[in-house]
Amino acid sequence: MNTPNFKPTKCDVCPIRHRAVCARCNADELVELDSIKYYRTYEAGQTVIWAGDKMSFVGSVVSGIATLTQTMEDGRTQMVGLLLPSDFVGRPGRDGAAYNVIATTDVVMCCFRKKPFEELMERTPHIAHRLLEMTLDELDAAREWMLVLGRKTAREKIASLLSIIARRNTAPTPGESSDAMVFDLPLTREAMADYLGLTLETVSRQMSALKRDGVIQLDGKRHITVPDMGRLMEEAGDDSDGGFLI
Amino acid sequence: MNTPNFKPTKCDVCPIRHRAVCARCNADELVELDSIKYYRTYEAGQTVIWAGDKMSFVGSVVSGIATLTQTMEDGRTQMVGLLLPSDFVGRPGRDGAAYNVIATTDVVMCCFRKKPFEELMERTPHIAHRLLEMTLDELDAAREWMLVLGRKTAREKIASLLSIIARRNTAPTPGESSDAMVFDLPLTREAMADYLGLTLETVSRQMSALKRDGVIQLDGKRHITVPDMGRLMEEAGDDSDGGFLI
DNA sequence: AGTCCCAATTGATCTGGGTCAAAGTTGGCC
DNA sequence: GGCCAACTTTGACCCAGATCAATTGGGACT
Repeated sequence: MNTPNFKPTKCDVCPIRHRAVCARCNADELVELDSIKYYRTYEAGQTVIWAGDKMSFVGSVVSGIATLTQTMEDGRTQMVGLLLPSDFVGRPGRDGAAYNVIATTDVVMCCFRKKPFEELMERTPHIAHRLLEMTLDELDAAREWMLVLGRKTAREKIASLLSIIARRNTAPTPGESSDAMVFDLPLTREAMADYLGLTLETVSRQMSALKRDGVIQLDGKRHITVPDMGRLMEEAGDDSDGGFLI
Repeated sequence: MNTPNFKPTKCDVCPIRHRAVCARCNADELVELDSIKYYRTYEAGQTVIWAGDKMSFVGSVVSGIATLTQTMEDGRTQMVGLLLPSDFVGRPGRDGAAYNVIATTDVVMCCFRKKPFEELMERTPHIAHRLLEMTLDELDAAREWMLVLGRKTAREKIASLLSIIARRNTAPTPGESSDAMVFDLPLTREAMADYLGLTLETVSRQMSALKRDGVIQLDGKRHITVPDMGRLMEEAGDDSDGGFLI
């Protein structure tokens, strides 16, 4: 509920990561966008949006990590999406937010006021195309995740999550997929459990098991080395190199 | 692999159900579409598309029911979507199919050759808008389903599935949501199990339990009466009236 | 009416992951 | 440096749902 922090200049991070609109923007459009665009920062743990609240903007993550979660009234919660830099948030054409959006780390969002964004979308077909493309990717990811939630064992679930995060953490480097990989887990054990439909105890046990079996190395709680990505993906039960997934 | 069955006339079902493109079509566009549109029939049990195969069309279901499934190489399968009349199939801008599409009942599809459809989409912004809207609905449904798969008990899962099917089977009638409702299950116990991440035995047991407890009445294996939809939705653990969901 | 076949039910038993409980770690802050 | 709170690990036990195994039922054929 802070006052939005306006930046009347061209987005400095867009050329690399902020694909939502900007990757296909040209300078003219950015000038036009400036009056409806703003940045906003959220602290780790802060709720960006509550499910059901009116959303006055759409936007995308510039830096940091946020999660989409659903909660039942008895407290059971399920994470339904992970928002990494460049991911889009919000839904043109619908007022209420469908999920809780929670900042896991400090997050910078690039926001567009909803009304003018929708008008811009009407005038600019390629924005709708780009959004469609991104939404289809998210749909694929969600459906891939349904297989994880519905049919995989706890160990496979953990391995699946780790390989997704590892894959999103580095450039794809096609062909060369079974090299060592090092990254920091951006999630607590509880958040992992909420993503995987497990309890945090089970997550912890399976992480220990994967460590014991040499599939991963743990340095502290969060810093992870995967000596062999191929092995990890086998553990995940992935048949192919699994193109999409969050 | 039959030869597509051309119908150079205006789609006779579109005004009611075939929303994918036609709901917002006017006569002019339909005339244009005729050269790229065709109908095709699939028998119950037939595979419409295998995951990974090249898809030469997009389209939508006119009548009948099909399922989207993913399979692991050891045979575990998870249904990731249910295609009811008016639902869209395929992905403009991507060649390979991501999932198996299987006809559960006899299915009539209204197909558009992919290339010309994509070109048409370029020229006709409202098609992209409509597709975006539909894809966002599907994404919401998939995410709602992630909560079902990840956090609900077997009984709640069954109740969730029944209430979705019941809801899609009749006009919404807003306000009046706890009336008796009668419908035919379009799925076998096994298909239900694949949707819910359960075994077919558990599905059967929970169906029996819901029947014993008076939540549903069974007439034969498939014909179902729900005396009180409110009760069913309570059993499903849905807090609200649950706007979306497939 | 009989029989064949497949869907569905029901029972008995087993087990992966949940639950409850108690230590152990780690990083932030004074 | 030491303390505190939050996060994590580990152990013991239990139960919902899986697995294995018979039956049962019902519709489509002769």
